[in-house]
Amino acid sequence: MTTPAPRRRGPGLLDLPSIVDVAVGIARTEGMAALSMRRIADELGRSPMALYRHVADRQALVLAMLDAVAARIEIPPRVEDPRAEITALMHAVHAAVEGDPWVVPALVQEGLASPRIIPVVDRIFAALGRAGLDERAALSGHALLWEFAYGELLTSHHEREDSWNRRMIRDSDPDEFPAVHAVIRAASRAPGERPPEMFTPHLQIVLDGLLGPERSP
Amino acid sequence: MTTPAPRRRGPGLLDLPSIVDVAVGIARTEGMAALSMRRIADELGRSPMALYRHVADRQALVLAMLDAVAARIEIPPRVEDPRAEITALMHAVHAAVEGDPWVVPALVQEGLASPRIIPVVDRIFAALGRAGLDERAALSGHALLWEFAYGELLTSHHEREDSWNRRMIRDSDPDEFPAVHAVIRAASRAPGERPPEMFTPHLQIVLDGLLGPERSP
DNA sequence: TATCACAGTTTACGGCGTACATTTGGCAGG
DNA sequence: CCTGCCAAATGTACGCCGTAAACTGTGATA
Repeated sequence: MTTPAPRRRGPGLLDLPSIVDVAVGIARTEGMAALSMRRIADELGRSPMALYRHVADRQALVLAMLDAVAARIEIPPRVEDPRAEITALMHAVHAAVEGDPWVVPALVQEGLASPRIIPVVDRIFAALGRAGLDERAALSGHALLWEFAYGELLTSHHEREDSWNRRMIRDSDPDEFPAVHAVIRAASRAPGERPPEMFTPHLQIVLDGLLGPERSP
Repeated sequence: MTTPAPRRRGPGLLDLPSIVDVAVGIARTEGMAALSMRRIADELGRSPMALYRHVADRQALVLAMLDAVAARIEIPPRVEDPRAEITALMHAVHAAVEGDPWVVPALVQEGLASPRIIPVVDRIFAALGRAGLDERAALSGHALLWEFAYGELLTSHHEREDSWNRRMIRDSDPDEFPAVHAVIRAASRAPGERPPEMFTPHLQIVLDGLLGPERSP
């Protein structure tokens, strides 16, 4: 009654992690739309149906991909100050997800299901409590933090190339919409210039609203 | 050289608005995954290829659907106070989208492209300026507002039924994650009870962070 | 040596978006 | 009234997709 030893057809045995690895690679470089069971199987040198030994169906695979991303979260050391604590936690989540824009469509389809984020949630709740929020306010504030994280991810995903702003300035009449043109012109970037990082300052603004503005020392 | 009169095969002439109408109906009741060219054609009593007379391809159709939603935004009368102005505008957007959860996956796939929101954007920029933000801060704040709106839409979309929280409380160890359990238990709702509306209070929190906390009168 | 369990393959089905070629039917010009 | 035109709509077909079902080969065990 030993565990059955490997039997191979292709170069090595198939297993879930390697399938997820390949899937994440495809999604990262070519987007979620290019991800198909057949494509993954090709990449692994197997027949498409081979994947189904290790994964129930496509949805389960996507959940496993999201779980793999969640596993990358490096949980930061605990600090007492609520604002610093939440900032560190949110940055850890953000860092795990950054560079994988496919997470957005995947999350939309499947929802956030990985239990791996429970430790993060627990510490956010605790920090909100320390900051003086009661349970209902903590739940609400916690939801707001995730709403912000989702939204930032989604818009930064879209902002990639053909920015929004550019189309807007082209399409609209400066006389009719002067504020748009004033702002866009003032903030326009040289071509090729990186868009400014928004996550950090925006998180601070949300925390200002949630915890009260930061005291200046 | 008069305009050619209608010629019909089915009950009436096909045009873009009626196609979009049917598509939105399907997406609303059965979700974006159930939306297919063939399905729409069925509903209209036409052959699938008939749609391509009026719409370039599926992506163009989705963009037209999003544009139809944007057209529903009822732009509110202008008010001087920036906070009230932004609140009214964001609520108008929110109201237009509420009840159409398919907008989330559609937006994720296609991005926000409709020029119909330009008037809203213009007035948000103007209000942020009135509140004392310079152009760069206005652009950033504006982005934050949309991030929040997207995120709220996305999470409320998911929150529909099998809430997150329930799974979380089941899956996690109360001793290991006490804050989670304390918060969830304190905020648990009776079965069937509506989840509380989050948009309004969360928007106010974001505005607190963005404009400074509301003064008490 | 015979049997079994299991990894992987083959084949097939129904549904998708849509390219391409064809038919239809109402109107304008004769 | 007839005729020819042409936009609207159709029919057919192709290459994708996810995956159900049946089959095959192989190493371990009895």
